[in-house]
Amino acid sequence: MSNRTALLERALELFAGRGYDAVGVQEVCAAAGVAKPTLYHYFGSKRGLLEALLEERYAPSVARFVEFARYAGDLPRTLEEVVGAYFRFAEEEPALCRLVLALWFASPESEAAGAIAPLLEAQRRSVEDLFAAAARDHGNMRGRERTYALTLLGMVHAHVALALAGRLELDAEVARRAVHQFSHGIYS
Amino acid sequence: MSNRTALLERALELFAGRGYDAVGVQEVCAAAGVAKPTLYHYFGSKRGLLEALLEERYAPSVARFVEFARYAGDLPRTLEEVVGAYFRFAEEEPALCRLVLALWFASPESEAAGAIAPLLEAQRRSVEDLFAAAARDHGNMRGRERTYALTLLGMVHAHVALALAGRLELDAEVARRAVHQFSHGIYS
DNA sequence: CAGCCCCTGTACCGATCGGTATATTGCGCG
DNA sequence: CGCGCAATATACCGATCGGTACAGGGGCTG
Repeated sequence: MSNRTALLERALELFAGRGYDAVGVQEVCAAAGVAKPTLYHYFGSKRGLLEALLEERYAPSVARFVEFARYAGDLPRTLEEVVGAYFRFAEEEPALCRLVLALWFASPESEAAGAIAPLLEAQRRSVEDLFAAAARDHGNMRGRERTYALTLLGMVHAHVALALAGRLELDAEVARRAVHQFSHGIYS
Repeated sequence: MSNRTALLERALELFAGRGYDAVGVQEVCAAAGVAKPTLYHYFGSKRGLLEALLEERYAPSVARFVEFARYAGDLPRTLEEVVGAYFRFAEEEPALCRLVLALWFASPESEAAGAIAPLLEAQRRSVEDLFAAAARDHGNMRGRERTYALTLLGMVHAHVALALAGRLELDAEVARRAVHQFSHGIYS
């Protein structure tokens, strides 16, 4: 494994574990077994390290989510797929998912939040667009696209957060139930 | 305003704005117009400052939420009240709300997350208990209390996050619509 | 072999980190 | 008045912060 890869790997673990601001570059370098100039050679700055990490590890997943969220006439199926994709992401890359979740709700003026903002915005927009497109087939939805997108994302985040804390397993059944509740409410 | 109060005030603004780890005690002291020993006299440590902040400013709100979430036979009304209470909290104390939200999703091993964990746990439990109690009246809900609680909290967080970003106003109508969607799904 | 250049370690920068020893202030109280 | 104590400032601690100057090292190309 190249030094560059090792740095990304350890940075992910450390940032996800204790938070971007609480981890120093020195610590990342030590964990990766290299000296600081190596880190600065590859990434230029601490922020550059985070940006490379997000760009190379998270951006592909975002692209997949956006693809899953494309409306093709079957809303229930699409919802299941979007939620399922996110849950699988959380199961397969828990560290990355934890980091993303923390950054999603990080204070907006923080350095880390600025680095991930474009990716999160793309993801949020894709879900909103999904409901906007679906509203053309389900007239009663019109004007509520934003509420729907917010609720769906919030629900997913809440589930993922509990799963990352080890208190919930994100299997297909949980995804199915979550989508069912989202789609039909709590009284049915 | 006492120096102690000034320290809490400025710490809240700074922690909410850029994150707990990214703000140094020096900066808090300077903003409050006092020297470091004053901070350490009142709070003992940086963490103590955060804990006092949460205990004195946030804990009362949590107690209110827990009270609002007590089930008294009318689930729709209770849901509206819980969501409304949280939305009002976000409108009235945006800085505190932003800080709490960031800590809610902060990496679990971080110092800040440990300080707020008990409060958040109480809040989450109160919502779960609400649905557990309601399930005694609405049999079909049984076994889904956790999904419901997660979805409701996630929805609220998502709304609040967007409102704190200035892209949504949390009026009573938004709360009503959110609860309606939560209760009856997206197709009705 | 010579030259070059990507890569990396040593050693260091000034600034800031969280935290503290010590002295002084000012106020309530006997 | 004088005692005592909470509150505060000055000045400092060692450690770490993000970042860098510089000197090879090592491999590829001429």
